Amino acid sequence: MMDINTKVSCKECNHGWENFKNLTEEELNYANKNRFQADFKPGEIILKQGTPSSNAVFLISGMAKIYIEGYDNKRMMVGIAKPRRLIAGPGTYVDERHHYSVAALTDVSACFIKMDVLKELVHRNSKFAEGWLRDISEKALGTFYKFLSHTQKKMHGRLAETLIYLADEIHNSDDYTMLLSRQELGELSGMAKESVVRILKVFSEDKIIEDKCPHIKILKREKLQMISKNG
Amino acid sequence: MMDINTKVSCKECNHGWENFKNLTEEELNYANKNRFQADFKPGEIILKQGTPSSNAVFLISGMAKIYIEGYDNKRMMVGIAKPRRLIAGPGTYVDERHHYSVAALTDVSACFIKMDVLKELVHRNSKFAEGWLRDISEKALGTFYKFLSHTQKKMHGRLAETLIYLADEIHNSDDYTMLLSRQELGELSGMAKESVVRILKVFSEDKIIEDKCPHIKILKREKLQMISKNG
DNA sequence: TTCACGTATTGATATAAGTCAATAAAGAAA
DNA sequence: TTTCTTTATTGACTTATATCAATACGTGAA
Repeated sequence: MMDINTKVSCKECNHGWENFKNLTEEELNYANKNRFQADFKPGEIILKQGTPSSNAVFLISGMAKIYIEGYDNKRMMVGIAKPRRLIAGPGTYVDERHHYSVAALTDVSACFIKMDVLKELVHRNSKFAEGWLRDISEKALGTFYKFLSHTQKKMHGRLAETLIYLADEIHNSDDYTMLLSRQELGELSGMAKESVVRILKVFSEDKIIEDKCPHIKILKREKLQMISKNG
Repeated sequence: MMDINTKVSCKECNHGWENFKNLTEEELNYANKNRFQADFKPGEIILKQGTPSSNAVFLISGMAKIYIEGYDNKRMMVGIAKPRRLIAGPGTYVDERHHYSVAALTDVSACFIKMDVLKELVHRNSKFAEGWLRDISEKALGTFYKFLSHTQKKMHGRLAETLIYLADEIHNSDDYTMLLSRQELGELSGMAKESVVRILKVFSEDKIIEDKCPHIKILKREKLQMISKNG
């Protein structure tokens, strides 16, 4: 499962965290020295909720799902991780535990950097600290609005929102191969898998999307956005 | 509404943000120089969603509700603000806008400190930056678990949770005067006001709480916790 | 190919929770 | 005090959504 092969250094890496740009060459080398790399197959768990958050994770390639294991064995998917984003979770500065799990959706190559090292860099470099503050803030804001949407929108609106999220944030296209099962789409949109199936059927019948099972194509984006907004 | 009376300095203040302890005397003076104070009556708005987040707010005394104005004029209450906590919101480092409103629940005395000043202090003092990271992280984690609870628990569980939250985090007692109307309790617990009334009645009938209208007394804490957990 | 297993789909049904409308109670103002 | 206004309560009803059960589909292993 884990394959320690340090091919590239952080300096040459194009998939790194934006905030690494705030580091000096020496600081970046320091991070790089404390980095190791591992590959995962679809379904494999990269981070497990409850374990010590001793490392930050960055995906070099592939996608992974971020989810909380909640009450009664129900899962809540928080979002989808992709390269160039820190995966650390808000536990880092609170109790040094992961508060969610991360599992590969595709083949994934990931870098692990010791959390102590990143925390040390926060001390040394205030630009880096500020960058991290910005990063956490963006994510917190995202969670906030997702919370609002789950609390106040009905199922149709939430699923429309999810389809748009996948198009805009994950695939950068209105025409994509669905990474997620109906079950997982439900976990991401806060509904039962059967509800996902039923609503997708309605969207298809109304020619708002085309759904050739693993392929999704958004046909009427405005209409989908309207459903997302008012639903 | 606003009364510019700078009575005490940050240095002598006992109600300040924990993170101010990380500042040197000189830095604290710098913050203090850029501070102003204002008083609010119950119902008055301290911060309005959508406005520029040019100032951080700290309550010196009193309580306020933090809420998002969502879709369809529905409100979602995020929590209750009390002294010793930063009220700034995750917008600070993203788009410099407030993403929620804050309104006084009681008489409130509040300090405003220019956000630019706090950001400047982040640059100067990495301990302070780290303290802020910790602060944001704690809040994000809180939001996370509230999100989970709203998504996965049923109404009884959510209301039980809210009653315990008010006892533990706000009043430090199982016997307290309810700050919130039924409507507001609903906004905080994610349900209609009528549902709040009905469930409170059930809790009363089951002798889990005593509800002499503005006064709430938790009689069977274990039972309430069980409902909160399994509900 | 056939089998086995997970996933998707569909329909029937149960349950949770919101909405509406009427009334009661509690405060605030005159 | 009386009146006015807001908030709380209650019951009847509607709607959203989950659950359960049966069946179909799809894919990899043998």
